[in-house]
Amino acid sequence: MELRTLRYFVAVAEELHFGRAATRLHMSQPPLSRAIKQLEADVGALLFARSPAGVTLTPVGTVLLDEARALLDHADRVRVRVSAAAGAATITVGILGDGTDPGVSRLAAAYRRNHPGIDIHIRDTDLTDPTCGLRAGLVDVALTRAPFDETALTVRTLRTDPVGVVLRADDPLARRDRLRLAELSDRRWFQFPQDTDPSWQSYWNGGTPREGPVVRAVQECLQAVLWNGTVGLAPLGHDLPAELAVVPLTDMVPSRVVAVWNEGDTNPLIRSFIEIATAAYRR
Amino acid sequence: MELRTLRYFVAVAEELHFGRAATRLHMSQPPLSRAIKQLEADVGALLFARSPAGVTLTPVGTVLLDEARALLDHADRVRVRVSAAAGAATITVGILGDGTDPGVSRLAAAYRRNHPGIDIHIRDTDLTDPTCGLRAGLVDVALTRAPFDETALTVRTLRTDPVGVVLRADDPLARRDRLRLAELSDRRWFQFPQDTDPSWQSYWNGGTPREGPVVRAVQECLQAVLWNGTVGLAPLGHDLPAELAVVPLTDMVPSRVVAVWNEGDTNPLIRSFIEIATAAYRR
DNA sequence: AGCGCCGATACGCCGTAGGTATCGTTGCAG
DNA sequence: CTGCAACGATACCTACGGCGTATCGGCGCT
Repeated sequence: MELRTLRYFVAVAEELHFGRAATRLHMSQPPLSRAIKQLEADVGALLFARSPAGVTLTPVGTVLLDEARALLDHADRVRVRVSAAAGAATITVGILGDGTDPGVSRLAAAYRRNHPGIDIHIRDTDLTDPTCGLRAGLVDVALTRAPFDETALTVRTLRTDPVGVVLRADDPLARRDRLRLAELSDRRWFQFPQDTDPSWQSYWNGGTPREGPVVRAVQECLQAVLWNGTVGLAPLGHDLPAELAVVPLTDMVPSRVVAVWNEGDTNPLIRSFIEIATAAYRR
Repeated sequence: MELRTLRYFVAVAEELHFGRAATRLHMSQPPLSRAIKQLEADVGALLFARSPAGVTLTPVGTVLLDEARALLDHADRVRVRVSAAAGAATITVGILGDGTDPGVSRLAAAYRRNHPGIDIHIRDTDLTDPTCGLRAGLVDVALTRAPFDETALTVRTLRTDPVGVVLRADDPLARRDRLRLAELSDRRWFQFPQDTDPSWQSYWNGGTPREGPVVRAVQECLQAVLWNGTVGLAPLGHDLPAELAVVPLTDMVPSRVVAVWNEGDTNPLIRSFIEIATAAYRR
């Protein structure tokens, strides 16, 4: 009789419908049916009367529903009390550009739900530091993009995005539905400042050093495309102003959204953040 | 934060020693260490201060210890209340011979611990019915030995025992450390009564029909060996009177201790019994 | 009588819990 | 000061179980 199983049971008992309960639990119906059956074997009594007309709670099920709700509430209170005992703590999260992802806010919400007393400081950095201040000790964990120098860091991939090229909408190549890097070799490209991580710089240049304006932030990038006619690479799936177009690149290794933290960091809050991030990006 | 994890935590907190706690939990130390680490990530705080001098609870750990104990107690009470609501029920268990196994009493104890309100009726049967009255509708579940006619029954193997031959201690063959069936072909063997399950009868005759006295119970078997000089097969590992010896047989397929119930039986008490039996025999 | 709804079953995959072996640190003894 | 023993952490592997997809089966409704 684990808490997870009881949460399943409460969902079914409230919906009185396995399919809907499964949807609510973000799972499919068969494993839910099985879990309930196992719970019935565990407590030694039928909890639901299944009939084609519908699902009903048995008397024992009614009792368990009350008990399970109380127990789950109790468990929630345990979490709160332990968090309170842990006291006010802070973690600082570095984020690349102006929000690598729409998922970041979801993640922050999920984390705050798990650890209500913990302050989350977000440190938004420009594109010149792929570790978002982690190396400099300014943040505890970074949500960013690979690749970069990983020595003394631990990296977990959260998602991979195909990469496209950003062009002016009136660029002749902008109408193409896909492109290869070679077709852009005569263009001007972005540069990051001199001291930027080399593999990071190299990645966004498509593997070969390029000439072009120095940029530091996403907006600078886009402006450079608009005004200087340079090209730039960007992961697909972001909104762009109408004057810009993005064309998928077929021969570019996809961009990885990653979480990074210091190798050997034992802070449970950081570990927890990583786990929640992994789960949040899984769907 | 599942109940299982909290039980681990309480064990470590009480022992203040990972190795001893693991022993108490019937597991090994590494997965316990890992589980605690995951719990720490889950609640977002270190629970133990590990130092070579020993393990100590952190302040947060102290709080969680109280809370976890309370929650686990609550969970136990939930079980009790649900069992009470299920009311008095009875399951009847058929057992072969005079207790197939020393594990049976352990099993009954474990079952009673899980389902305090449930009466367990034990029906002890002789060797002539391998289903122990299940076919006749006299019991809900049987702890017995395979093989037998399994139509409309579901069988789960709990354990397998090598089989030996039972001989008088003064029998010339009794000194051998192992035997083959062929070396016993000129002997008299047991018979079960006419209407006994054929594959059951055949199994205990080593696959070929034999001549010999009809027996119904284990004691009759042993007496027949003593007084008639017949041979009989028996799973190894049982105590025998000093006048009898058992010699392992090399070419006999091992005997399986099984739990059997009616195919499609949906009674959760029976399902529960099966699960508890499986777990009880696992170690 | 046929179709549709819905829970149960079958089956394959993968994540994770648990096992064994080993390491790293630290305190202690010779 | 240099093994050595104790003990938790880590690495790696295996196996079981939880979840998904596909499908079945039973009852109700038109």
